[in-house]
Amino acid sequence: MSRLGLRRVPSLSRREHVAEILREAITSGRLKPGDRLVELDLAAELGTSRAPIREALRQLEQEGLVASYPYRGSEVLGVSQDEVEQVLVPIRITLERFAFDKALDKLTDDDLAELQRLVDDMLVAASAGEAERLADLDIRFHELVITRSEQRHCLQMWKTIQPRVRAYFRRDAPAHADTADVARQHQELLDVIRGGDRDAVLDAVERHIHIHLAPGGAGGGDVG
Amino acid sequence: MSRLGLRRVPSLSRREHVAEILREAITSGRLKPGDRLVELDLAAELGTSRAPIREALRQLEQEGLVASYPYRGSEVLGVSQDEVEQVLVPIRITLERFAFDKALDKLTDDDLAELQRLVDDMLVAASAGEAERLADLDIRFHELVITRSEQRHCLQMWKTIQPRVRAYFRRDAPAHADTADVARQHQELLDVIRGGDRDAVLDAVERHIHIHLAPGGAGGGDVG
DNA sequence: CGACGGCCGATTGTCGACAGTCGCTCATAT
DNA sequence: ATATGAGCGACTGTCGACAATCGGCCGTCG
Repeated sequence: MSRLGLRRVPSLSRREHVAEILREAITSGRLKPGDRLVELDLAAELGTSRAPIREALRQLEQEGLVASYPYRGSEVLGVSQDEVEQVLVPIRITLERFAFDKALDKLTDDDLAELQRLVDDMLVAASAGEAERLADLDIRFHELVITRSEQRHCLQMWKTIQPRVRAYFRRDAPAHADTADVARQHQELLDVIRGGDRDAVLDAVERHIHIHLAPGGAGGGDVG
Repeated sequence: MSRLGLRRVPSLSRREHVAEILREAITSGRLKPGDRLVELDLAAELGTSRAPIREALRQLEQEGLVASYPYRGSEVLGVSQDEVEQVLVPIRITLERFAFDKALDKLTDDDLAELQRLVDDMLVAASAGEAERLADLDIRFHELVITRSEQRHCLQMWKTIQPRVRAYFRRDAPAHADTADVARQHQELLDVIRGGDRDAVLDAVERHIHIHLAPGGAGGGDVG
């Protein structure tokens, strides 16, 4: 199917750069739900023309971070607790169960080593209290596995779900979970993956993602 | 949250128009997985500049119908049976269960009448053998309910899932289900909704969507 | 004969300018 | 007072031109 797409990405286009900046601003809460996004202002602020801004906005729209209305502009969207708990997280579980299953045979030793490195870094970040960095590592852990699954649609959907979930926990779920625990949970998940027991992995994935919502755990604070 | 967005959409922008054309071409199979999409060609063909084309492509990319690679263009994507059965359909069930639940209290008599009209039209389309029209009505039925649920994220995600599922059944699942059956199933679903028993509705929704995958039913041919 | 490296055509990425639409304000009329 | 509707900013939507990058072609060299 792919005459294209067999190569590594060369460097990030400006559109992607803009999208990243805006995504960060939104998930961090610097831009709040209801805030208006004016293309000309953003273009001036980021030193580009409106074209890349517009395309980035289209992308964020599909990621559910932004809504836009013809001739009337764009605004930042919020996410309700109901949607996170009853829709986004369950969907994430469906996605990741499938992706981890497919990835199991494909993970190389290099991949496993990389995953271990990410977990190690999580420990460092956790003890340094660097919540942002911890969340980034968390995302990279999951994204690496999903990428290896080679299921394009899974990866694509994960990328549209994940920012919303992250935005919710960063903005709206104040109390962060025990940061050291995040690292530990990923270590456990990685160990199960190494074990190679398929069903055990799928169960672990499900529990791993579900943990955020544990009522006892009081709204864990990371994203994966 | 919305200073914007309280109004009706005025008319379809050219970008949306382009997106529709391409979506139709892809889901119908006229454009096949692997086909290259050249912006300049599309612009010429549709009589616009490249700007709306590019934005439409970004949108289709997020809908999983197209993949694009920096400086190297876009191509039509395919969907595997595994992804449809294990990812897209289960996600659809999650989405619609939630949306139907939220919509139950909000559906007005007008809405119910409109739904009934859609089902009636399905019967007509079915007996006339108009599969395309039947699928359109099917989509509109579900989209109306999801819209009424007023869960933006549900609607947004549904819109990104649905084209892939439709593309799969149109292109890859040859044998269509009994068309009259599609209409009948929607009538049953609507009747359960009228009944107002919440749990019954959720069950009905799940079964309704799942029906496509029944091994006995041999890959039913509609999209919802 | 195969590897390397610089051109070249094709196509995407970006820009600045112009056209179109929306919501608001404010005069005007009832 | 309240409605009406023309005018006006402030934006978004679209366009055509230009810049940057990619992949392949082809000559050169080991």
